[in-house]
Amino acid sequence: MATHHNPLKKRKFDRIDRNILRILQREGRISYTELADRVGLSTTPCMERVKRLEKDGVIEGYHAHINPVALDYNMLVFVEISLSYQSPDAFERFNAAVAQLPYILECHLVSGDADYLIKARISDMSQYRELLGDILLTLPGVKNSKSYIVMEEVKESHELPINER
Amino acid sequence: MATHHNPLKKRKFDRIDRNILRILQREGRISYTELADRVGLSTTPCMERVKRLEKDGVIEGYHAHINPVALDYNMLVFVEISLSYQSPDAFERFNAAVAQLPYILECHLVSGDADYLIKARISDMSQYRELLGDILLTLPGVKNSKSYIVMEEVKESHELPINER
DNA sequence: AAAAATACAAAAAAATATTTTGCATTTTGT
DNA sequence: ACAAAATGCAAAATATTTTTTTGTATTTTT
Repeated sequence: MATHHNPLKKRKFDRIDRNILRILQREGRISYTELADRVGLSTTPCMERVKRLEKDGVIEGYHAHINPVALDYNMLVFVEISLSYQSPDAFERFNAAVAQLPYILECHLVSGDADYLIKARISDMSQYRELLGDILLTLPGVKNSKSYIVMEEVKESHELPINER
Repeated sequence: MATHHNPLKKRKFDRIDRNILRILQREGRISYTELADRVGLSTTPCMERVKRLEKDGVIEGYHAHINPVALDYNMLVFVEISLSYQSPDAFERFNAAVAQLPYILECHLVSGDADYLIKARISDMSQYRELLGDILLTLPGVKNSKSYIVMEEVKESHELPINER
């Protein structure tokens, strides 16, 4: 099984590989027998292909997709953060802090004014204040932060489009 | 197997359920025997719990996590869209359009000036222009759009934090 | 053109998933 | 409080899948 951070080997995929990836993206717990059937192989070469895709870092893992509301994560919020200056270790400290905060699901360094964009799932307003507090405490050079509170999730997908060939 | 859109039943989870969810979130293809072992049950009740979590809409599915770069999705971009007005069907048309564009992974209606925030994975600048074109063509009332091109992905996680109990 | 590597399938062995059975505990209705 | 029903669990039996082994055809390399 692929754990994490395998060195990505760029290779060209044939139609079968693409089918495998497309199916596993949707049905991560499908059996190899069924998968093999669907892509028109016997189980052995099918499994070999999957194992190779894992080893090559193409498939990085498998995850159950849990309904956030079931766990009381009722709020989705994006926070845009501008830094007024960057001290040499600001970036390091920021990364470390972000890694520590599990409700921060994504954090990206974006172009423009060297800003960060954060995505967080939280349960309520009090945790939202906590989030902002964490951000402001951890980052000394925060110029300002702008929050986008999600009113409606129009689309949420983790499926990369994969062409037939 | 849980397909999609099961009616979510809110229940309280015990320690075992939480362990199951935590493990399946990280290792979506773990066997029931191993999972049962880890949470301290025999396979039968363990599988029953998983099946129930699926049926209750807590687990919405299982997905292979594919490295975007392996599929040549080298760009991650967020686009913020402000609408100058909302015609009655603008929302409908927008949703339909978003559903049609597979490289738009997320789209959220956010608070503030009734804006949208879109997350898209694309391969290059030409596809970025295509994306902007699609957005502007589909949405008649777009006041302006602001793009955040991701320079570095500091954190990308899909794991909701789940407390021990 | 031979040797090595690759891709596949079929069959066998090992492991896992699933069903069945039964017991103990908890919950529900009276 | 008591019986009936429901729930949660484990053990065993069965069905299915995973994984290994073996062999063959095709492609690639030397």
